[in-house]
Amino acid sequence: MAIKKPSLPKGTRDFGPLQMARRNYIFDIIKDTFKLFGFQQLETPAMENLSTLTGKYGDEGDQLLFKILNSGDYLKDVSPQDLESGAVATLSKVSEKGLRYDLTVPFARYVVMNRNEVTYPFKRYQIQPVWRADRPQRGRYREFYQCDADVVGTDSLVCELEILLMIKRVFSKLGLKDYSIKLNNRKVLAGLAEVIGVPGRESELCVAIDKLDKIGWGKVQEELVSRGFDPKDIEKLQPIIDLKGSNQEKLSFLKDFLSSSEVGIKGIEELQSVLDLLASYGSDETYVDFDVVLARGLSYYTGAIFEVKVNKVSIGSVSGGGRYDNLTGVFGLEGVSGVGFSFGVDRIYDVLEELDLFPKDQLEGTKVLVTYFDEEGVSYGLRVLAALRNSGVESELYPDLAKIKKQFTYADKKQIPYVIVLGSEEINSNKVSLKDLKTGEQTTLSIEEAIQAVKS
RNA sequence: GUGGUUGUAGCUCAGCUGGUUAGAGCGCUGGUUUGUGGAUCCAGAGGUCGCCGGUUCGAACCCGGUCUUCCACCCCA
Repeated sequence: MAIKKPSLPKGTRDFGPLQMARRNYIFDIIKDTFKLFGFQQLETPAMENLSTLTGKYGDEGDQLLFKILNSGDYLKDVSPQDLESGAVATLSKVSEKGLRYDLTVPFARYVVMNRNEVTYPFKRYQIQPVWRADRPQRGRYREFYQCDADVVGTDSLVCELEILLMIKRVFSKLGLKDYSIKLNNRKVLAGLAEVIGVPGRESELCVAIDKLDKIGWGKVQEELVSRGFDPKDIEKLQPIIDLKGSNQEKLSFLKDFLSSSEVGIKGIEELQSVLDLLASYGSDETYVDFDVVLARGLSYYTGAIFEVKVNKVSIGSVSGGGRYDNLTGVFGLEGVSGVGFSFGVDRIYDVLEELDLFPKDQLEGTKVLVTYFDEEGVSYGLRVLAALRNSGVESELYPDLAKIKKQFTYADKKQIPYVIVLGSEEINSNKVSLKDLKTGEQTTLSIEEAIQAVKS
């Protein structure tokens, strides 16, 4: 019997104790922020009915969905003709469930199913893993966590404001100082398409323009031409590509540039309102960057769109989101507007690691290790252990009777700061020897004194 | 999904144009010290060279397939 070495599925990872400590550090800051802003937690199942998921993310998205094979004889409904007509035709007969691809669609499904129970505006946050059958790369995994906060049931731009504020708070708590929150509005992009004479084709326009900082204006023009855009129309975009300056300067330029487009002007007004709200709140436009060429692929966005990039690191965007006027429409509930965004914890982790921004003392666990020499020490040690724990000191007793050196090595490896040593001297005098492993100082104290010393 | 790349000890990596028993550093275990860790010194354990097949007298090295890693495209957190 050959024993196979165990391995993980492509694009998935284990998280060891150190990694978990660091991940929880990030999770806690995000969770804290969501709660501070009045969001309530929601969890949904890892798997959804395939019919809930398909068709929401475009053709590309459908390909990236993980499908779950039906239980039992999953071939029982499949005919030879099905197999001949290919994978797509067979799929619905062998699989009716899939792993969630993001948190927004399950949220929309939840809202629709509970439309009469939820109070609007409904502010919820959700922190759960999602799965995508993508090719893994740096900062791109097949299983990763998203931390979503969305509001549905209101058109108020205060929601957009709050998203900016939450991003600022989280990044400031994480110690990130060099980043930018790119902000744009789908209506502005629609306006651009109108103004250059290709109304309704902003989606195509976006996909190409979005690559501007990556491949440059020249290549973007080539791509637009190959997508069937007229070079004369493309040329009209030149002033947009060259656009520089403060948010206000860019806005006032576009107000003029888009003056013939009703929807474009609406977009500019919305952006202006959000920035005004930011000022009213007492915050400012630091880190906020109105970026006319920010497009983002997701087709359901209709208003504001956000994306956060940390500068000078090799990771893509760490957060993104936007407003979608009719997300629940596909599930039969019309007229519910929503806006939301998501933090990518796994990418934030990679960024913090690359910038060495994790706090140094993360592996905080046990504070005191109780060590001893013989059986007599075990029973005395358990008494000491109970006293420590009753006083709220994280502590443990070395479970095996072992050489004191081995017990010390254990403490050292686990970065336990204090060791209590119990030998016949300590037991007879009803005391403990407390050693500070950092300084090497050791003193003999009563149990109570030792607890006080450790706590201070 | 398309193209490329990587895989040798727990970790980071050597290994000359295919040639006998595959090496180093770190880590690990034990000892120096049978009441004291992190330093030094000494000793030791540990490898189906990702997996399967092929070429060859002979393969870690060449060829094919497969899995994995990372990268570009696509897309995205």
